[in-house]
Amino acid sequence: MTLKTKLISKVQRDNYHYGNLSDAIKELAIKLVAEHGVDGFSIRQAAGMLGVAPSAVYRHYQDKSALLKAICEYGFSRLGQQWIDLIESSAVGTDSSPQAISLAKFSVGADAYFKFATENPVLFQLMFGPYGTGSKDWALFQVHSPENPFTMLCRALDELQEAGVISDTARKNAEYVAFSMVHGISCLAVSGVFKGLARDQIWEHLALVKANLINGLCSQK
Amino acid sequence: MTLKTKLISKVQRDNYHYGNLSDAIKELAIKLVAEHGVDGFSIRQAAGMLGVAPSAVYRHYQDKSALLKAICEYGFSRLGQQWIDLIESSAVGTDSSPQAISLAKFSVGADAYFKFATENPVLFQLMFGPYGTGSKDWALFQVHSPENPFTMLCRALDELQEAGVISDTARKNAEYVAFSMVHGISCLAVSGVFKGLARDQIWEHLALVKANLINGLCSQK
DNA sequence: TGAGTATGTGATCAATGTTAACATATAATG
DNA sequence: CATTATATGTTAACATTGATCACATACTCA
Repeated sequence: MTLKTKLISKVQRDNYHYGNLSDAIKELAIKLVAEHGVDGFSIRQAAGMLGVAPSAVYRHYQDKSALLKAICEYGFSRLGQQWIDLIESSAVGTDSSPQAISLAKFSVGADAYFKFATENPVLFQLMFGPYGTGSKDWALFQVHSPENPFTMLCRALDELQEAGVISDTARKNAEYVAFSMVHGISCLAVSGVFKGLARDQIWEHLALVKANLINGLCSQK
Repeated sequence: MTLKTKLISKVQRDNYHYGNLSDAIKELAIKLVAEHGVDGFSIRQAAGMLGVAPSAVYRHYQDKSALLKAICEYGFSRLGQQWIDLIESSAVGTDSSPQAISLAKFSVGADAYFKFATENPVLFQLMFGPYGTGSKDWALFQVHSPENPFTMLCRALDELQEAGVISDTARKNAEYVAFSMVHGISCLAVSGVFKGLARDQIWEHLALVKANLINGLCSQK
């Protein structure tokens, strides 16, 4: 058994050093967590799949929670990137009024958030769980880093205000209102509450949520 | 060691049969999960605290996930109860207009939801996680049971419509909009995103969220 | 070249979920 | 009442896991 393990590891990898085990284990963990859930993920199994001793992982991550936290950070970074990408890729062009542009940007941003959540349900839940924002020393939402989706939402709201779509009073603290809406429907979609609804129907709900949010903000003088 | 375990169990409990281990283990689990998180909960530890062999638990719950699921069901039941209780206890009286009453009921219902979430953060997250609504055979949100908070929200919206506060078109599919809002800010509060904010500030955010929601619904003709 | 450091291995420990064979109390039945 | 069946609890065991330690190997840099 011990011999067998040794042989397997020798077969899978001829170098004593892996190369970049830190990234490799993280990427594999991201995949495995997404596939089998957080509870179904084990360091030993992941290490085995890479042909590496379980203890090797601990050279790069202090413990399992540190690895999960790294996955959360990756998630936030990718969410932010996709927010930017979707706005750039979708033709939120300059051939419209500033009002329309700011509205479209806001709308597409919300879509990006929702899309990320539904496409990565386990990761999304992990990000806002005990190992993500619930972690004791989590500072991503206090520090306004550019990758922070919350910061992006605030900017989108600023543009709405600058374009005159929403009033100054509506702008005040609107970030929590808007964030609650977008985050709320994303959480519901991810949690399984919408089980049984077709994908199109869920996206229609998102459209309604966005419309009501804008409606509420705009009707504030 | 074996003998010691035997002695301890004899000391803690003189009856061979526990009484109602099914409920006892569930109630203890609810407490332990709330205190130490889902990941910090172990069947063995809980059984030990009751002076019972770990395997005894498996006479009442097929496995750990079944126990966690039972906790979720308890959570939903209690949330529904608190929704009702808070509306009854708060003086949403008959000495006002039907419009004011329906609005107050809706508002207090949302408060109850938010209050439950912030007072039971771990439980709340568990309820909407893989062992709750994410579980394969979860039917609480499909069957419209009276204990279902989603059903209650729908009734509150119906009353708003009947009182003429919101239009018929606004009523249509408003449940997802409203639910997203209330659930969204509850999730954010529970996730740790609002870390650093005082309790009063968070409740002010909830007030803003409610106001904007009502505002958006009312401004729909 | 050689020392120091980073990285990987092997062995091992305690804790956990789970099962199976066995023991005991309660309920049902004659 | 005696006996049997069923529900419930115990003991022992197994595999898996997270984590740690001493040790081995490769890379870095003076």
